[in-house]
Parts: sequence; structure tokens; C-alpha cells
Amino acid sequence: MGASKLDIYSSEINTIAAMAKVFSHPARVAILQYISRQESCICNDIVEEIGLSQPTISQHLQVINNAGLLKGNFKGKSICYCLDLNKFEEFQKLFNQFLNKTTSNCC
Amino acid sequence: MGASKLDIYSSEINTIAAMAKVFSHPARVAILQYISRQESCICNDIVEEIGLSQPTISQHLQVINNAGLLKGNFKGKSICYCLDLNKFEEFQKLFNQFLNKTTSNCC
DNA sequence: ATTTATCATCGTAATATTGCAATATTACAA
DNA sequence: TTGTAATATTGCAATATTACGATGATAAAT
Repeated sequence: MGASKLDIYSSEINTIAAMAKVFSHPARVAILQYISRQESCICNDIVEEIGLSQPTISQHLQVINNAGLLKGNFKGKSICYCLDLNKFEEFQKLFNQFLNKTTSNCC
Repeated sequence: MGASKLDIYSSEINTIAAMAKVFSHPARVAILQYISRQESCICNDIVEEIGLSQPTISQHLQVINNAGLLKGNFKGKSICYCLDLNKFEEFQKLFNQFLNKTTSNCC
């Protein structure tokens, strides 16, 4: 056991869960907040700012990136992590649609 | 390791992460959707509807309940799981506030 | 009181996540 | 091309999550 049974849910539900997973760890929420606050795209500062090791931050960044929430320049000495606002708003819309459909019919 | 370092983040960030965690598993998203669609509060149907075992559903319900998203009658033969819409909207507001503050300043 | 229906809890196995040290890779500069 | 700074990858340990079978607890009905 231990693995989630993804095949028994609709794709809408799986998408919402996958995106919510990005926000389900405070380090990732903090990283997103930090990136959005930065005027310039200095990147390794995230490590100092948040207080986790560089490999750990790198791992969280990959999770965020795999969800499609990052864009920018991924080559070079100093990489520039930026938010993909389109993806961001796309998720926000999807999530709000789900929440708005959710009503309470009993009790 | 394996445990998250909760003490290094702001309470706002931890709250968002905790609430997002509820939605980070498709079973829980499906459960929330199903409950909200039901006119009457028949409950063990969730097991048949979703296709996971009763203990597993019960476990997911507890996660949702611990986040404060459920209310209703939890004792007796005719148990009634209902959504706490106030909590729901509270989270929605908090999450949207966070997302709306998130902008892209670089790249 | 016994049955029945309903849900929770316990124990356990399988897998995922989190975090870090060590190491590798990459790109630029000297 | 050698060095250096920035990020990625690997490997590992600790912990969390997911899932289920077996069992326990509770309330209503017979």
C-alpha cells in the first residue's frame, strides 16, 4: 500500500489535488511568497532567507516547477526563478470554481 | 529527517499549508465534492462511491475534520457528515488573499 | 439481550516526503 | 583551461502518508 490510487478519480479532482500539493508544505508557500516579493531575481538567497539547506530548497523548487508554476531563465551561473502568473491564475480559477460549487445541503 | 520544520515559518504560511494539505489528496477532494452534492446525509455511501475501504475513508474524513471543515452529527446510527461552509469560505478567502498578493516582478 | 448498521481505532505493510551531506554539473571569468 | 560561484543530483536516514484487514464501540431496532 502507501501509494495513492489516482486512477479512480476524475482528472479535475487529480489536477486540484496535484496543485494543492504544491501549497501543502510551508517551505513551498514561503518560497512562492519570497520569489514574488523580489524585485530582482537573485536566487540562492532563498536558502538564506528560509533557513533550509540548498539541496532541500532545490528539491522544493523542482516540485513547484514540475507543477508548471515557474518560468524564467534556467541556464547560466545565476538562475532566475520567476513565477508563471498565467499558471498561477489558472489554478486559482480552477480551485475557486471547485470551492464555489461546493455547498452544504444537509444538517 | 522527514519531519517538516514548522517553527521557521509564519503562522499565515503554516495555516495555508495546513489547509492546502486537506486538498492535496484526490480522495479528500472527491469526498468533499461528494458530500456537498448529497441532498441527504447518507454517509457510508462515500465508501461505495469512491472505492476505497471504510477505514481509509474514515482516515481521510478525520483529516478533513481536523482541519475544521466538517460539522454535523458524529454519533449514533445515522451519522451525518456535513461541510462547515463558514470554515470553507474562510479558507477560500485566506487562500485567495495569498494568491492575489503573489505577483511576478522579474523575468 | 441480541442483532444490525455504522463508524472509529489498532496494527501493519508499502510507499512518499522531508531534509541534509557529499558530490556532480553548469556556466562564466580570469 | 583552470578556478569559482550557483544550482542539481545522489544517497541516505527519519518521519509521514496511504491503504486495508481485524477488531472495537455505539446506537437503534427487533
